[in-house]
Amino acid sequence: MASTPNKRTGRRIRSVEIAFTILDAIRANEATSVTELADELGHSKSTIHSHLRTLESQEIIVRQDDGYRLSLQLLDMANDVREQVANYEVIVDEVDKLASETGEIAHFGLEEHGKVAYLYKAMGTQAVETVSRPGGKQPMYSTSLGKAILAFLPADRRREILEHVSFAPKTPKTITDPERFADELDVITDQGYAIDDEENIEGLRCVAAPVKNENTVLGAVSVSGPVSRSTDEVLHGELAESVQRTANVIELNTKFS
Amino acid sequence: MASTPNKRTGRRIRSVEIAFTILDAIRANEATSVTELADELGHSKSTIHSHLRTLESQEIIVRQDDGYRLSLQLLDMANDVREQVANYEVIVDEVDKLASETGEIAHFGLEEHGKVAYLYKAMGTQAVETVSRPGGKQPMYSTSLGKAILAFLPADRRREILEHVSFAPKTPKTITDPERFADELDVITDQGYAIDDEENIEGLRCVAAPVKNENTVLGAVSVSGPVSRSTDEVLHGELAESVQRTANVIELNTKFS
DNA sequence: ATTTTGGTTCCCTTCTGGGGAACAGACTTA
DNA sequence: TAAGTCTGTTCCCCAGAAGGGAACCAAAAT
Repeated sequence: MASTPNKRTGRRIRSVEIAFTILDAIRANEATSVTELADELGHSKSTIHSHLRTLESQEIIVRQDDGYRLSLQLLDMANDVREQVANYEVIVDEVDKLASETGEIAHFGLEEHGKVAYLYKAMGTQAVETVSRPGGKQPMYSTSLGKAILAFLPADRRREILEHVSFAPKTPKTITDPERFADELDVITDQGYAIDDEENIEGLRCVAAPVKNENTVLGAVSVSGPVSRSTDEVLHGELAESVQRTANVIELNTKFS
Repeated sequence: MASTPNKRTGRRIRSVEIAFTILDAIRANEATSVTELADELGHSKSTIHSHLRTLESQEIIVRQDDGYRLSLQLLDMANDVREQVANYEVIVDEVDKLASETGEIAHFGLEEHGKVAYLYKAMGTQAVETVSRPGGKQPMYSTSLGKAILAFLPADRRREILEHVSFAPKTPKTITDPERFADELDVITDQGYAIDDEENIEGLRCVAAPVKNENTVLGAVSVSGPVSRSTDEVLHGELAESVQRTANVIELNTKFS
């Protein structure tokens, strides 16, 4: 368990960083040709050129018309990502069930680099539209998923994440005071689930429960609904119960790791 | 239309290549820790170390227990990949329809780096299991998708791909003679669809039709079924008709690019 | 025919980044 | 508890990698 030394130390490799900057620009469609990329990123055309050639030979990008786009190999890598997460199939099944039971949006998310990343999302029949998508990231302090994970993470890991976090308000209701946030986590640890009361997106309330594994946390499950339907009673009542039950099932089905 | 100069020329950036080698090893779970990677890839521990740090700071990989795994950011990139392909939603809808109409497996694939890459896959009710998955690659010469694409690609692009291909038999029925393959392409161009008669996987026959766009080909749609159900009559009859109809709908719905 | 635009190549120079070796923790074994 | 082993980390060195500038081309635009 060598999880402590996570500080941003050690040497970086410049050309690799440049390569990923280029990928990012292509991915966001900010620039797709040699000259555009050179202008956008402030590198010489020759530099961009050799990088593009390298990425192309690795089959990461592909020539299309007069520019480049990401190659489908990334879809393949995405498959591998899912396989590397313990028990992806079970998660899909259970989150689907949760969404159809509640009719709302259900998510599974896990902690990465101090943020919550969505692994899977299922829409219930009356689910509101959200912009979340698998792979997307949100702050931990303003989401039910993040808070549920934080509350049950081993103390040292939690401390480390909190040290690096800067509390920026996402809505007027976002908790930005570290003291108050610590209290909130205590409440969550006690009651076993976390609430997001329009702290991340206005008009949206969520409940989340952690999926634990031995002494750590694999991730969390949540349900999100519009304020109109999500009264305190519903949130703390049936929804809290549902997410906890789902989290439990996933826990039990997680054999190894 | 600067598609001709595609030869493997130009300078590569060594450290970027190393970075992707490392990613590949992590992705395949061949090695996940510094020492393992160093041994596996024949680099010094310090080299691997700084690469891992770089990839981690780019949030491409993530520490897990005593090793590394791919981060969920790759799922996010996969979303972007799909968005960069013209008309992904239409393709999904139509391929789904095709699969449920025929009951078999339906695919959409496109050409990348001289191979066919699957973009999307839908399973009909009686579909046989195949190992294909989105992002996966297959040779062009042994698949119906690949042949359909090749047959309708502009002559210069086709020539260029064929120059770099080496015909390796995937099954006893794979066409490996360039002459015969050229004839096959002519037939396909005439009849408007391509057949794979157990040329890629034994026991599996497929039909595919190209999705054209202006003077080039976006990709192709296919249906695959077991030999038992896929008689010549069925293949050349209703299935050929179905894939062509689907391809047509997708074509018509492709506004720009 | 001339200009412009974007991609490619070449060369030069710097400083990056790969490797070796030493170091430091964590865990094992005696 | 001490010696031994196995990681990951840091430090340093110097060969050569890689970024940049400029020239060079090809194609498109005027």
